[in-house]
Amino acid sequence: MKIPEATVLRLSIYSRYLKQLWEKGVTNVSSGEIAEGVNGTSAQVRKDLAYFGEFGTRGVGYKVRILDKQITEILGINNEWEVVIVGAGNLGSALTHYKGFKERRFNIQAVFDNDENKIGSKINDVLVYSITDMDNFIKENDIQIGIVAVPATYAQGVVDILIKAGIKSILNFAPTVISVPEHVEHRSVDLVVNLEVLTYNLVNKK
Amino acid sequence: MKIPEATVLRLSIYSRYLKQLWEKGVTNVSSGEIAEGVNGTSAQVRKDLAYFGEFGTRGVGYKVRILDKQITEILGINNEWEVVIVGAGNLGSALTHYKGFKERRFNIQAVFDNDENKIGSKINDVLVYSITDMDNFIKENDIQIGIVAVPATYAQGVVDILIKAGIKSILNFAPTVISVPEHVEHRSVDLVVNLEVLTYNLVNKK
DNA sequence: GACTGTGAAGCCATTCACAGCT
DNA sequence: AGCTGTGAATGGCTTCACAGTC
Repeated sequence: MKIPEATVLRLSIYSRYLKQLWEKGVTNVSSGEIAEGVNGTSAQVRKDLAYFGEFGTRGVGYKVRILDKQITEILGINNEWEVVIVGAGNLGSALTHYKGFKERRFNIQAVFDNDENKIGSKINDVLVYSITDMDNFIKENDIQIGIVAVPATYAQGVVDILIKAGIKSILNFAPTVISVPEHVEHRSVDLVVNLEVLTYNLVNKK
Repeated sequence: MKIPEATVLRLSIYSRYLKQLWEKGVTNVSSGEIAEGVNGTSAQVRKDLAYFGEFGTRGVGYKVRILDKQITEILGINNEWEVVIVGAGNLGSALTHYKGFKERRFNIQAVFDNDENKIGSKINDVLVYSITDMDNFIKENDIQIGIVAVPATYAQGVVDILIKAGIKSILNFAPTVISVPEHVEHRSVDLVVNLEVLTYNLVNKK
């Protein structure tokens, strides 16, 4: 069955919220309570979950721990993922430090850059390699995800190397549209575009 | 008329692409060419633009410069916007260095943090202030946009201060759902959620 | 009584296909 | 002939409302 992308996105948010609840000692939860926690609606929570099975009990609700485990499995984050970051500039460095990745079991295995002064140094205990080593590293360490944090002009070149090396997914932070073949998954996080949607809404005070 | 959010998002991307074309010396462009440049379809480009007026010439196409000017105006980025960043950690620091903001005339006027060691220092020529000064600063300098780059646990607290100070829009990077009143615009950029959509698609090899 | 699961309805966005202009 | 602008058709997502279960 075709699952809306928006549903997948929300599942990730539900999962994080459920973890929070569990840490607070909450063991049972209703779709309405989840909805409240994530600024959604109870019908949507139920519909999102219903795509994948029946995880709750009618009249009762959901068990926090079990539901989170189910979602975690759906999202494919019950096991670990090996990640590399391309670009050791400010953004690449910040992403390498970002604690949220390790918490969700995304392991940053290497950073790549073309700046001689950075190669060989460490960022948050992760070694910085030359871009020329990237192809080899990805193949030898079975890296599945590449995060692109280089200037727009270099982005497509970097992406091409990642793809040739057999990467499966790309998360692009460069402010440009990148081209990837069918079989490679990719998403772009565009900081300026996000700001410009805000200004649009301000100017056209919706 | 109600404009799809996806349309606004794409307008920002068209604008960047048009600027690129102009710098390459291209003066005229068709909807098909724009579509190719941004991985879209020509019908969608035309429909997106048609929401706002008739900017092209039938049988001919669009004038690059003029079209970009129109889009720029629609997005409200023909004038400058004053921005503050909350959080002087790795992410806040990277955002303060980010060149893409200034290029699009978003001016970062201040960074706020609660770490005594950071207050008074400069990040990329921008002064770091105490969070306790934030309310005042926003009011006195007529700041319209606040970027939140603090840990999840502090995010809502920071957001509340921003709102009380009269901020109009918030771009949130904290990995948590934030609550804001109706009249304040906000968007969240969630790094982990983006990665988890990738893993979902890998595991469920769509 | 409370809450889930779900078909149906409603709403929104994208794509189609063609009339209209140059 | 080439390309825009746009109503109509399609497809996809969200909301509604209620039957089913505890």
